[in-house]
Amino acid sequence: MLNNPRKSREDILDLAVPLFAKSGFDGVSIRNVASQIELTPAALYYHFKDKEALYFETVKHAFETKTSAAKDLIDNGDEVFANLEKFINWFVTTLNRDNDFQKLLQWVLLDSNPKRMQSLVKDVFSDLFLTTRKLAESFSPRYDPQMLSISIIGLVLCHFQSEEGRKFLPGRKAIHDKPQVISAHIIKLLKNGLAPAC
Amino acid sequence: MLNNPRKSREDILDLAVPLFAKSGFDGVSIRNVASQIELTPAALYYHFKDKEALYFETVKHAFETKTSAAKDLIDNGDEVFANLEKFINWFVTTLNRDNDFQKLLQWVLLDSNPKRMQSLVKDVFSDLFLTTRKLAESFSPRYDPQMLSISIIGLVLCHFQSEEGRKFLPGRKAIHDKPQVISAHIIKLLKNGLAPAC
DNA sequence: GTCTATACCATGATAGAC
DNA sequence: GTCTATCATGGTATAGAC
Repeated sequence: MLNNPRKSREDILDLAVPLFAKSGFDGVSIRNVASQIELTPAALYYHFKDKEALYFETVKHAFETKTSAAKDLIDNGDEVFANLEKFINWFVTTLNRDNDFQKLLQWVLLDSNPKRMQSLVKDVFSDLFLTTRKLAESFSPRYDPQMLSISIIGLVLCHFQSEEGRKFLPGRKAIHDKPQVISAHIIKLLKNGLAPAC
Repeated sequence: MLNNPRKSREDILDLAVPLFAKSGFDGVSIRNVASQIELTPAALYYHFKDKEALYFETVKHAFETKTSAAKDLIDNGDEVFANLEKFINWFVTTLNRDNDFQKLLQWVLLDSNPKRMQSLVKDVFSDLFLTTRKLAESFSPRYDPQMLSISIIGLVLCHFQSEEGRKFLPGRKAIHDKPQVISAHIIKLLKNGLAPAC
């Protein structure tokens, strides 16, 4: 292993993101990360206290740039369905562009360590949730804002969460992976539901 | 470790299910499983070729009893919304009763090993998907059946997937975890959407 | 800030006795 | 069918030289 040009914390995190996104906390070793970065494990421990800290910072880093953009999206002056469409389009586009972001979100929600999940949810997921909740409140009291937030996030997320698995199911078509198609499907379903127009 | 009464394959799988459900393939060791079953690792290897085989059989076992019940649920003679309600109620009830089932489904979809994911999706998930697809076809051509299936499954799943994480978010209420409430919310949303009734 | 070297423990898996 | 014993490998983490 050679004496590499010094890596910044950010360089390390950038390279750790896809690893943890693919295999989660337990599926990635310090040695894996170190070799990806072209550093030794010992050098990694100079930058991060332990594996938990590295993982936490990695997830936080991957979320940081994303969810801040969503905040400014919902405009209280706008019509409610305009806000809904803006949000769905933004969320679908974001998940489509950055597969790691979507994967890490799943790992957070599946985390087998409750303490780790708690800090990640609070630190990393609550921004996105609160933005969705603000949107969902437009449909109160007809819908419970909390439940509607979960439904909206889940409805978007599932199309990406299932992307790899769907490849092995019958009836697959390429258009099901296209962000514009996914976006349109979700907006139509959320707006009108399944009942025939009256 | 004592000479225990002989365990059958099924006894082992029953006890392995909650372990893999909590921590996934990488988060569970052969020793973890062995000690839970009160056997030695060597005894486990008598029953299963390797860890992959144990995991595969465990997930398959957890799904077996569940998804077969769904098949008989959708009655072509029935009105479409009656079938939809029956399905949602069944799925919500099933996920609520058996948390392991829901967790394992998530692990399958997040699996970092494509070959393992493929066999699990084909062998274990396709039944549930095809049942949902049959239901979704009632709403064709207004909705693409493939995409609608994913949306329906995702809409139900997300309320359970987020159950632990939601505890750490503001606005939490106990009713959001109740199966009847979740069921009613989803059915209402799927039927009517967010647009005001006309 | 990165290296070499290493401590120490957990892992998947097997051989062979009973 | 289960045990004890063992192996090779890989895991997290640290000490100390440069």
